Amino acid sequence: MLSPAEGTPQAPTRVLVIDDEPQIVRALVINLKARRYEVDAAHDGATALRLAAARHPDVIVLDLGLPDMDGVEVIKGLRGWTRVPILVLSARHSSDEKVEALDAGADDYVTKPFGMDELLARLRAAVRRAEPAGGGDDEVLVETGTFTVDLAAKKVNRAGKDVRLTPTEWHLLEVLVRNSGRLVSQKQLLQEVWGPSYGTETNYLRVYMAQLRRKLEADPSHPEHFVTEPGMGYRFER
Amino acid sequence: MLSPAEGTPQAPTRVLVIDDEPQIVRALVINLKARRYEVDAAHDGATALRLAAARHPDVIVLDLGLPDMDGVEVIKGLRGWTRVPILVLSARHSSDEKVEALDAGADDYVTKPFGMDELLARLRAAVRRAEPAGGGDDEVLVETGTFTVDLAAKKVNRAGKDVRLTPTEWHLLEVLVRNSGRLVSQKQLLQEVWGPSYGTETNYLRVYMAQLRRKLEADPSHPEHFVTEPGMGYRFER
DNA sequence: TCGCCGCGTCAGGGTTGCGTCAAAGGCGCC
DNA sequence: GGCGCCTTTGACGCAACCCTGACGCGGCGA
Repeated sequence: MLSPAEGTPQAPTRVLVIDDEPQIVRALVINLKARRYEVDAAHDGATALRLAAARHPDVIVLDLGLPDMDGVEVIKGLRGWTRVPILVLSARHSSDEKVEALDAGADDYVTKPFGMDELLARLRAAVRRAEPAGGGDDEVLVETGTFTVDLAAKKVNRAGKDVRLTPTEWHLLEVLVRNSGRLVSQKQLLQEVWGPSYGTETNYLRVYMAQLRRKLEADPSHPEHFVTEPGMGYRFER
Repeated sequence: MLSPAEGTPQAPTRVLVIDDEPQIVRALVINLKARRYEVDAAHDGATALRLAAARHPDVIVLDLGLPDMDGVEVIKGLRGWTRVPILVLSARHSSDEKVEALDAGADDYVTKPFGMDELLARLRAAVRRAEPAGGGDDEVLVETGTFTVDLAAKKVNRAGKDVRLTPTEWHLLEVLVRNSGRLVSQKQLLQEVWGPSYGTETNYLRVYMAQLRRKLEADPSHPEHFVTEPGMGYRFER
């Protein structure tokens, strides 16, 4: 696993490294950048707090032994306004110190010397669990002049009232809306809604498209949003 | 800090301990119970997965060396349906093993022998960050015209009197309320309430939804808040 | 101008899914 | 060991949904 995020392309993960030992910072920066993280670095607590506020990192790696302030104070300073994951580095193996840092708000505690593989794995774990629970709740609200589709809640609202759709109606609507503005062929619609073994039963489409128009179009006989492309398919226009 | 939660009174934190060494289980159970955690224990992976589904712990402590299955498989089995924090215990110090467990979905990795103070601190950290982001859009109190749900206290009040719910009823209500306004599919409800191996037993839903409506709706035969979306799922509307 | 094809509309019938009730099984508690 | 509550399971009636066939209309080509 090279990149911090697998699968869908997305904004790179931003890491803030806080340590006063140049060689450690260098090693971390090199390893992180090689894995496509964006990295900022700070050598003291004051800079760290400023950078955290300015750059809004997705995860923070914090060495407790800083020249200007106590590491725990840095944690508390961060926790006052953010829940960003904090991964603590420390040369101290003492149990008390670990407990203090963790209870102050740190998410993990790694003692030096540490293995780079392990640190990176802990970093991935910290970033992963900070991700929002929902898979992709992007663009869930689609509005037209006469109605609104909420893809996440599976709701359609028209003139302040929720419209009741049957499962098949909703499924068809969902496919069309997710391809908003694009032409969707009859075959594709049939296969997505009725299953891969369908493809020619265009009468299904005619019936259900009529139901959608009757429930959602201002004038069902002159559809504005569910447009027929004769011989090809249908298109949803907002 | 004796109790796991400071400040507001709330439901106790539930921990699932998975280890095949009796003395470790005993030590953990004693220490956790002394700190007001609710503790379940399992000695093998199969029991662990079953208990996790049945009891819905707030955090899991998992020893990788189990008699019946690989610890990483247990992690994957859990991650298939839940994001509950998993704290891994292991006698193996190897970096590869740590990386594998963390990338499989573990939240933390502690090598044996471990200090009890440190383990408890890591446990607190895991539970803390799993808590819903305070001040955000999630509310602890959800009110409707006829009743009030207190998600933190696990209580439902109607006309000034607390309504008595069975564990399953409460669990179902909780899933619906946490997705307030959104449609929740029958499969998702079944898996969240009855466990990942369920998904088709919709008769359970029919029975328990009827119980909830009888206890909470003003007119159970004409539900306003627990809405059926035929063929799709159920929706809670306030 | 005629005929054909594709689309929209409507109504009926088979089937599925939901709500309800009742009773048996399981588990913990007294 | 008995009791009570919770969960599970089955049966039944009813409403809603999905499929199907028939018909009318308009556009396009012959």
